[in-house]
Amino acid sequence: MTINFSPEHTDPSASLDFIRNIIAEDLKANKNDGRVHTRFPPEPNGYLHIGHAKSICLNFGIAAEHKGGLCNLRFDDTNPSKEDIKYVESIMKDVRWLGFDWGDRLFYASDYFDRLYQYAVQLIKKGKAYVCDLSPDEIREYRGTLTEPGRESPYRNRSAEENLDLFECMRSGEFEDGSRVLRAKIDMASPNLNMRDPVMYRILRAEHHRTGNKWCIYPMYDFTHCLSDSIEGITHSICTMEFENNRPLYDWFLDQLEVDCHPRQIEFARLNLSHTILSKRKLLALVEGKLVSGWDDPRMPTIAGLRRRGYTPESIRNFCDRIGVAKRESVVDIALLEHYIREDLNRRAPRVMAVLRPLKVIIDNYPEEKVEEMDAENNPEDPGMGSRKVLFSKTLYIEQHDFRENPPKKFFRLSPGSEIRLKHAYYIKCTKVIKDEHTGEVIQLHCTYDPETRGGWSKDGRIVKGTSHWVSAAHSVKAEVRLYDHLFLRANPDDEKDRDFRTFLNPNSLETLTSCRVEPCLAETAPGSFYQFLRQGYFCVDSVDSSPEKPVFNRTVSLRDSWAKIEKSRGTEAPYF
RNA sequence: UGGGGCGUCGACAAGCGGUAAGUCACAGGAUUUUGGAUCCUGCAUUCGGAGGUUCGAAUCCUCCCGCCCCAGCCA
Repeated sequence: MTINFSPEHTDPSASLDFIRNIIAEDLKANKNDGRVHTRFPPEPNGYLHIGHAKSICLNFGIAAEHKGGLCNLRFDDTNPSKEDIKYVESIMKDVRWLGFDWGDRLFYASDYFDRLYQYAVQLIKKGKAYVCDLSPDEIREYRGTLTEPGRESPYRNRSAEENLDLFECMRSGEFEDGSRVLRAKIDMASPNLNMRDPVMYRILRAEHHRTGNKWCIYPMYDFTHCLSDSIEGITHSICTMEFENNRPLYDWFLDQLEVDCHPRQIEFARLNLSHTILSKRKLLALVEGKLVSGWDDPRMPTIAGLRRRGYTPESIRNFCDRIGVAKRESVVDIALLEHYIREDLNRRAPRVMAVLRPLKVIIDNYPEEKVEEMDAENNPEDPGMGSRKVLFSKTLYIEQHDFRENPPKKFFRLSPGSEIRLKHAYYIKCTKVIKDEHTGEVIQLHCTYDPETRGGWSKDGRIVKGTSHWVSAAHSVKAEVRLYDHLFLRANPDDEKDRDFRTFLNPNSLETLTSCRVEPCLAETAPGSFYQFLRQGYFCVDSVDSSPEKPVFNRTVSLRDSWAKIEKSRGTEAPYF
């Protein structure tokens, strides 16, 4: 296990969440021989997202916090019509990437199909299950409603012998898909609809990604899950709130079958994140509607998307630890996620200069052919990361936003006549502004530099308030930069019932900049490596589209920007050309 | 309208009868060769509402209000 324990889970004085509290009590009461064994049970029918990360961190985290604690990875693969091997592969990759290890405990519910069948037979023999010939529509009718009890199926009182025979025929393929089901015989009048003779097995001729065509009947979730947990010796079966109504059924199967291991199911509230959606169905709609480039589009809240966006496993784990675990429905502010990636990258990302929207600057009093090597520290937060050389010359690029012809109050950057520091280089003063005669756009600046300020210090103690990043025109390379922003404009895109969530998509969630100039060393970096582009944000090399010939960077998250905040509150932001 | 669950700062979230932790966000200030980072400071007389019990209630009781989940041969 490579995870770092967060302080709140290792500090005994810190408060535990209600699940860890329950487990601590169980341990104190000597339940389960002192064992703690959890599991993460995804269905391989889609990609994992940050909501799953919460569950993964919870389950694997709890196991890691206890001596001898274990967490299994188990695929809940009981519905071959929706599942696929490609999802099991992506899920394993994502769990591993998040930093968790299931050791040799990789399981599949399909591993238990034979045993499950035997359990079903046992139930039939006990008179607790029966084969029902009702059609799906009839079953629904017989189930009753929220306020009215259901009616018993006419097939409910078949003999055990007949049921055994019929069930065997179901298995051997003698009946059509959907023509019969095996049902638990519980209580058609139960106020909990899950207890109104739930279906245990359905006939479904679909090739299973692991068992092939061995089966034409497949067990349902409720029957499978509790028994899979029991077979694996799970002590605490942690799931989300919508399964709370299923708990009596979970317990019923285990009680009826008198199994040795009866795990305790505990439900917690699933994660909701502001400015995005965490529903497999809706995420799929974005992918299929080509509203994003795929499951790993850097705007997607999927693990694959976050990874491509530049999020680190550490930041996601810290986030999951911080949001807590409770039963109340909530929406976590995405700013909290952004806080954790900034915190992690601030510590670890090498600083580098990149000009996203270049504005040419000529230093008039700098010799034509001269090139100087300037020392630049790689990370002021970590001197151990060393320094590098950055080349300075007569023709440079600075950021368009670092110049303002008519500077507003408190604008510390370059403007006609003002002086700023070029990071790691010299002080420069703007002497002349060249504009496009038709558009009025500022296209070039003429400046002078002070040779006495090499490295960015002046001996006379004169203070410049602004420091800009820059790049030498001749000693920089072109790059594409993708600026990502929130996927949705609304904090909660589904809170308006009559408006489709897609109407709140942020039209500016992706802005592609193609004429950026970056330090030459950035052309040669490995996919996924991350940097802080000085004064702008954290960026990573795109793992799909970047190449040394055409480097592509994704903005993971911007730096906090108090000047932008001031401008925004004043409404005086400058336009980009 | 049956059953189950949940309501504590803008967002999360502790609190478990002794007088509202923490984090993010936000707002000030210090500092700064990133308007970054860092560091200080401020930010719920009040816990969905109303009653009640108690010397004392977010915590216990009663009633009310609001939100979520359940009528798949999905999980």
